[in-house]
Amino acid sequence: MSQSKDFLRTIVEEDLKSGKYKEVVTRFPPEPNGFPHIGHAKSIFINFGIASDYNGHCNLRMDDTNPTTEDTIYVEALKDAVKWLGFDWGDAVYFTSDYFSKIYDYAIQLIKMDKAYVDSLTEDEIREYRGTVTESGKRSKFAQRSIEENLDLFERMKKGEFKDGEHVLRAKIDMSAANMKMRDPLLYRIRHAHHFRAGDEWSIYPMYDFAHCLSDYIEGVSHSICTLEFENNRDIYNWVLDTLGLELPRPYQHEFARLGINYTVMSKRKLLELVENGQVSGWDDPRLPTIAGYRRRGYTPESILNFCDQIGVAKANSMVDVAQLEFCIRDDLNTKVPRVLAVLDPLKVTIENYEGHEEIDAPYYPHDVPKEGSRKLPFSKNIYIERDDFKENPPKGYFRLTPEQPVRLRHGYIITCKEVIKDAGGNICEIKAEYHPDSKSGSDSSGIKVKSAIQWVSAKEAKRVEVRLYDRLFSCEAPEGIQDLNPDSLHVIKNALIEPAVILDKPDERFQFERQGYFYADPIDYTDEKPVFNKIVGLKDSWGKKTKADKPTPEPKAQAKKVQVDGEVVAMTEAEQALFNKYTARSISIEIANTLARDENLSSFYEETLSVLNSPVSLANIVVNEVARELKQTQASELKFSADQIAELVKMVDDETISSKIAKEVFEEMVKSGENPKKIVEDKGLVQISDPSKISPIIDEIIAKNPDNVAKFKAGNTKLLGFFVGQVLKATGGKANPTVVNQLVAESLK
RNA sequence: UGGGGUAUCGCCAAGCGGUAAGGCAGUAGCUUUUGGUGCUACCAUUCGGGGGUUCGAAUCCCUCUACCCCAUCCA
Repeated sequence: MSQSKDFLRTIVEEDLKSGKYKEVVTRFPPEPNGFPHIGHAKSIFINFGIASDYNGHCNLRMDDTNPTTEDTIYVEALKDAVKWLGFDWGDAVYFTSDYFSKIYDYAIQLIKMDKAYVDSLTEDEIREYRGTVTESGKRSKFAQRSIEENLDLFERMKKGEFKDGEHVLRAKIDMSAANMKMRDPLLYRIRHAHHFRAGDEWSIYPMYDFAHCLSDYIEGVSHSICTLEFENNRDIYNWVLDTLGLELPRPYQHEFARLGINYTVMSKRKLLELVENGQVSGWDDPRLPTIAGYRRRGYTPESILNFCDQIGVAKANSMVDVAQLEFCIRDDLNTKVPRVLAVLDPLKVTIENYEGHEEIDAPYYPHDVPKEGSRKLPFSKNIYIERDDFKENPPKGYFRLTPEQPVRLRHGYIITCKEVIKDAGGNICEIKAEYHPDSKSGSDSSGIKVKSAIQWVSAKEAKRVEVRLYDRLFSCEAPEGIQDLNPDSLHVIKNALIEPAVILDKPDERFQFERQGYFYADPIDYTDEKPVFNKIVGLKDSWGKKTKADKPTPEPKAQAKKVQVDGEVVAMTEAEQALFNKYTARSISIEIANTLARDENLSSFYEETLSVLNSPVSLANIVVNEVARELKQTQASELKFSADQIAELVKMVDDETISSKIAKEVFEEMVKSGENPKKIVEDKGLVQISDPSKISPIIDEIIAKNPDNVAKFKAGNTKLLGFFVGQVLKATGGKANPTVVNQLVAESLK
């Protein structure tokens, strides 16, 4: 788990501490209309993770309010995904459809409160009446229906007396709300459709905005965590729960940024499109970011979980680099998986001076993986190596086999190239080589130095396998659609060769094919007769990177710093201008005068303080910088502190009774308690310490405690002055006069 | 254009007035019979821009800019 906690956990902790909830209850509430992807994994990780961190629990709930898109195969996929990731949802999976009758009752209640009405506008009319982001909407004439009529109509909607679209139930909120979502949102629509679970019992179905908050409430959820696009829906969430006057505790919604990964798409719509158009083999295509896809590809749940942990949770929209995910799977598999030898693109090598046959004992794990196990590696005159591991004209820095450079066969002997055989087209088709009998791995006395050891297989014993190599599905970082598909995302090698132990002994399902990557025995297509391996991820390849980078090196790096154009500032009204002039005449800075003049609340508050204390500049500063913050959230009349008190506070700063730092602290206290500043200062003993003889000993102590930083400071890191000042202030509870401290510290450190 | 959000290294991301965490990526070196792993070092004088308040600002105030979400009888 990460060391610093995220904003959600911070909220949860505060709520627990304040006693808002006795227990944390979260939920993972997908709509069963598609296969879950790694974005769902993030949500699962957050919801189940928070629940377990705080000894609460997390419900798995299918949000099945739309019968036309949902299906039971998706609920199975969702359950599989959660289970595979290792989370436990307890006794039962919950379904919103189980709450349909309760939700219906709540709707009745709303109608009876005259907070909901049956609207009979057409779909187009509803849209039209809603208005736009800049124009307010207008309410339907049907909103005036009587409670009785609404009750009657709604019941008949339920009974199925009307056709789809004839009526809807809407909340009566505000058709001119700035938040579009609050313009009388729909609560229920008529849908004569078969529900995969509720069957044909209902002909009306609740909308997300009505069902979700109530389902959360019914289940006793404390923290309803969803993604950012629901921010606007939070107002409805609260409206429904508050209007119904539900008993506390009730849930609150919190939003985080959904996961984006480059070179892939994450929206259900786009994923579905790929599946339906046959661009991929199915929801579990190993190139897809679905859980089923990663699973089939060979990713482990641990790697996905670790990825979710590494990327964190925040509210900033972001696009995570796939490299982060790839790191997680490599990191996990590195310590778990046996290493074997496989040749994907075979080149025949005949070792002319070797006769007979032998079996080399080779460990499955490298020296740095503390696991036991080994297998026999058959060796003979005829072997295959990777075509890439021989170069007739090697580039600089090439470590593998060349006509001049010998190479070691991993776990075996060193060989030297004697002759290169080519076909009619000039392609290399065979290498004639010699081996060095005294160079066997583990008992090498040949004294030959090689630069690398390469994988190989014995021709006779090697098994033929199919290997599927996957590349990113899309060729650009932020793909829009199928036009961005990478045409080479799948490369199938039908005749790769692998050492026999992998097939015969089956030491694992996942392997590292040495020097190539991690591979997974395909869980569906693999048979003993026709083994199939999926490439999970390649090894980090600093050589491949280097050779690739060597070609297109020149890259225009220096890009000019973007100039930012400033927008136009709204002009002041005449009255504001007059005020502004008055303020600047009192030698208030332009900036402060400007904000003061433009804000009526601030200026009137300021005038009030000024009538008590004649200190125009200090007062203006504190009003604009501190009081403004409070005035933003609270009406002037409801502020706990008064203009008089602010004046009093400023007076103490002006005559140096307290420092401005302390003034802020006192102000915070005034905001909370409305206590008199003088009294706060007295009660807490906040009077400023300016006497050097009292401060110096503290400075000496701090300096003695931080020899490293003293050295750094003396070496020229002048920023550290602030560190020492901070420490001294901390030691005195903020009471030391910072100006004096600054001087004294600077002197002491000289 | 109204409302709601968000901006800290190439990519994530801590930080909540007193020394700019960490991970990924990258670079260099050491180790290595995987050009893997491991280890070491380097990698933000600066936090979207500009002002202001303060002894001191990524953090507080003002302002501008950019991006995301909202006008489905989807969720």
